This record gives sequence, structure tokens and C-alpha cells, in this order.
Amino acid sequence: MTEKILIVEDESAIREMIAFNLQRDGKTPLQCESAVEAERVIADEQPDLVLLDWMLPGISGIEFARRLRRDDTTRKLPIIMLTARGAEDDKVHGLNSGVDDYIVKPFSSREMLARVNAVLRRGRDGGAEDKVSVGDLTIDYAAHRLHIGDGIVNIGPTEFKLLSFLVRHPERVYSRSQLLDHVWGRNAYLEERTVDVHIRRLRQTLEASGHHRYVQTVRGAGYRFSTHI
Amino acid sequence: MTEKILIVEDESAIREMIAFNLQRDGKTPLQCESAVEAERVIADEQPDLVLLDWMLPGISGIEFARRLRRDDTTRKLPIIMLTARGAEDDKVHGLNSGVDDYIVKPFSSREMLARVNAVLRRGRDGGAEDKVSVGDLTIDYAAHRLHIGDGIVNIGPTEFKLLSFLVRHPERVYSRSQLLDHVWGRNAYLEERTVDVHIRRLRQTLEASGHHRYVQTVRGAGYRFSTHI
DNA sequence: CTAACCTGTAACAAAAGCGTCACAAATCAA
DNA sequence: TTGATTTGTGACGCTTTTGTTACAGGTTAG
Repeated sequence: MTEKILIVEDESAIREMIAFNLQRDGKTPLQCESAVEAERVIADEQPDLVLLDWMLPGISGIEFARRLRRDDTTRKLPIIMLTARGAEDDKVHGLNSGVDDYIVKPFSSREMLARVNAVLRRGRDGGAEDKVSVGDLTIDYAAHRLHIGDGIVNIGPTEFKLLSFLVRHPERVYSRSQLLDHVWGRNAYLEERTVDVHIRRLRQTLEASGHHRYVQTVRGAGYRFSTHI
Repeated sequence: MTEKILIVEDESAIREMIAFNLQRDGKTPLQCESAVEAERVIADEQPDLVLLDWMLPGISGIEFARRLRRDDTTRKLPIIMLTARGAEDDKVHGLNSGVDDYIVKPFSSREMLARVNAVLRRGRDGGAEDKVSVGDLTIDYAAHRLHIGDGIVNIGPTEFKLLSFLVRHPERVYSRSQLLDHVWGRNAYLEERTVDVHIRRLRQTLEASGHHRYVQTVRGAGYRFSTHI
């Protein structure tokens, strides 16, 4: 339970603060200032998770994340991105399909710990479980694919994320605002109706091959994934 | 559902804006201009969350947050800090004073609501009050659904709120006026007979699957939820 | 570089739920 | 019993919410 967590962040105040709070939570923090250094530490220490700053001297955090994803030995190493608030966040979000989560600065220690533990838990529970099946649906997270029955169904990135989120939290209503937060990210400021359209597209994809109403509307509240009725 | 949220902020424009948006989201905003005033309101009204400006006349927001954390009666009261953009130091100080989250000015109403709801949700999950059962009724707040016996019944927003309120306060008579206040909100000016019609609709929903008379009329007084007779 | 694809938004259509009213039924006070 | 008061019930516009389609801009793959 004393997971090693590597912090790659050039600003020492933030780095220290994160390390302090991780330690208080029973983790073993490792600190790095640059990607070059991080590469070595990852090889030597085999951390369980990486907290990666988006802005790094030399190679950017995103590029570094990409590189980690390309390498077979680090492909499954969970990464949480630390990003600054700003216009470029959208870009980050669009590009970082390989990143497990991201935290926007400034963040509270509680939020940071919550996300770290969530990602660690995810890795533990479903270490081998890259697939989740519900009814005749199978979501293949590793391959980023959706199976319905025997067939493979083509599904867009947003639809996939939306379905993934809903399936991970079934029998529970989420408002449009909450879905925007969880699926699109906390700082994607979009129309709430955008959610409706994607729900519609998702339903179309699902019902093209089956006839279930997994994705349900709760009037005045939001949407819900349920296998009942 | 109607959580009380205290806004401590000396700039009235910001305060009003926040209050307006909170109200639109179904919350009950309370407003204060200073820490002294806030202390009294917290004691009197028992809010569920505090939005605290970091710059306050007299005592600073951070100092006030620290004080709240020291006091046993307010130790668990969630605090969201409102800070101006900039200064790294603020971040560190704020985090150490134990606040739950941060919002950096200027912020959008959607972001503010998202964070408020996130913090409230976090507090609720610990409380684990997601389902309430009475007799063969089970109200599932998370799924926004009503179970009767084995069956699942879908229920409209107003009926759901009405039933929720009655079930939370069973064996007690509420007048139409009181029900309008608690279910529809203090500033909904409707005919009192509207309550009758919704009671009727609720009864229909309940008796469609069972034959109980949970919702009882008390002539001249109002309605009551009761499991006997 | 082009074509296919995906995305977010707007506009319109459909559906659902809401509040009010009018009248029926029930209850109460004489 | 009778008349008055209270509550139950069904119907009807109206508003709000959601479904659906179309489209313009942007991105990706080939």
C-alpha cells in the first residue's frame, strides 16, 4: 500500500507541497524536475503512478507522456497530468487520450489525493480487466473499442468516453453539467445541450445493433445508465 | 437537495451573482459581508458549505478558515475559497489552512456550480444517504427512481420531490402552504389546490403497483405520510 | 491535399409535465 | 336533511424539457 508516486514538476514549491501531502497519505513520493531525470527514475524505481506537469523545461509534459505510452515497459504506467488554467487546456485534453486523468492548477490537496487514489484503485481493480461487459455490450478500454454481441461497432472518441463514464457509474443519474465535468473535463465550457446530442448519437450507435434502452432520460435531472427497464 | 450555502464576500456584485446562480441551481444562498457576520450566520443557520473570499475587511479569509477548522462544531464544514488570480503563496497558505477547494476569479457560473456540487457530493458520499426505505417503498436518490416491492417505477420531478419530502418527515401533517414552501420553494406563488392535484398524482403512481394508502389526508390540516392505516 | 470523419451549436419538432379550473364527491355543522 | 366547506378527480392549455436534424468548422487519415 505504499505506492511509489513520481512527481515531475519544475516548480519546487508545488512539488514539495504535493510530496508532503502524498506522504501524509501513506504514499512514497519521488521527485523530479525534468523529463530526462524522470526517465531514469522511472527505470530505476518503477513507480506506480506519475504526476506530470504539462509545462516542463526542455521536452513538454505532453511529449513525455506520449513517449511513455509508446514504450512497452511504461505503456501501462498511470499518468495524471498537471495543467495550468488557460486556453491551451482544450488542446491538452484533445491530445492526451493516453493520460489517465488531469488536475487543473490551482488544486486542493484533497482533490489531488482523491484523483491519485482513484487512478491507483482503477489500476488495482482492473489491472487485467481492460474490458467491461454489461448485457451484450463489451467495452474494450485497451483497444478503445465497443463490441455489441459478436460485432465490433465503430464509435467516436466522445461517445466512447461518455459511454465509459456512464457504464462505470450505472444506476445513477448525472446532470448535463456533471457529465460535462466528467466526460469533457472541468474546464470545457460548452452548451449543456451538447450532452443531449451526444446522448442521442450514443443511443443511435447502441440501438443500431441491439434494441435496448440502456441510456435513460430522467426528466429534469439528467441521464442514467441502467440495465433495468 | 436544497442545501444552504453561505457566501462571505464583501463585493456585493460578486456576492449577488453567486447567490443568483446558486438559487437557480436549487440551493439556498445566504449572504455575508464580513467574517464577524459570518460567524453568527453559521451558528444560526447551519449552512452546508461556505464560499469564502480570500480578501475580507478585518480578518482575512484564510485566518477565518483556520478558525473554522479549529472549532469542533465547524471542523467538518466544507469551505471553498474564492481567490484572485496570481500569487503562488496564496495557494500554499490556503491549502495548509484546510480548505476543500478553490475557485480563481474571474470564474464562470458553471465552474462555480460544478465545484460547489463536487464538494457537496464528496461530503454526501460519506454520509451514504442514497437510499431511503419505508414499508415496501424504496426511494433511490442516486438513480432518481422509486422501487415498490420488486418493481421499478419512474416518477416525475415534482412527484419525486413531494414524496421525498413526505417520506423524510413521516407521521407528521403538513399544510398545503408548508408543502408549497418545502417542495416547490419559498418563492413559488401557486394555488394551494395545486398541492392536491400532485398528491392525487402521487397516490396514483403509488397505488398503481401497490394498494397502500401511505399518503393520507387530514381534513382541514393537510397531508401526512404514514405507514399505519 | 483531399476526403472522411467528428464536434459543437442552432433551430425546429415532439413529448412530457405542470398549474389551473370546473365539477363531483365527501365531510361537517346545524 | 340541508347547505356550506373541504377534498377528489378529470380535462385542458401552456410552458418547459428533451429529441432530432442540419450544418459549419476543425481534425485526422490516407
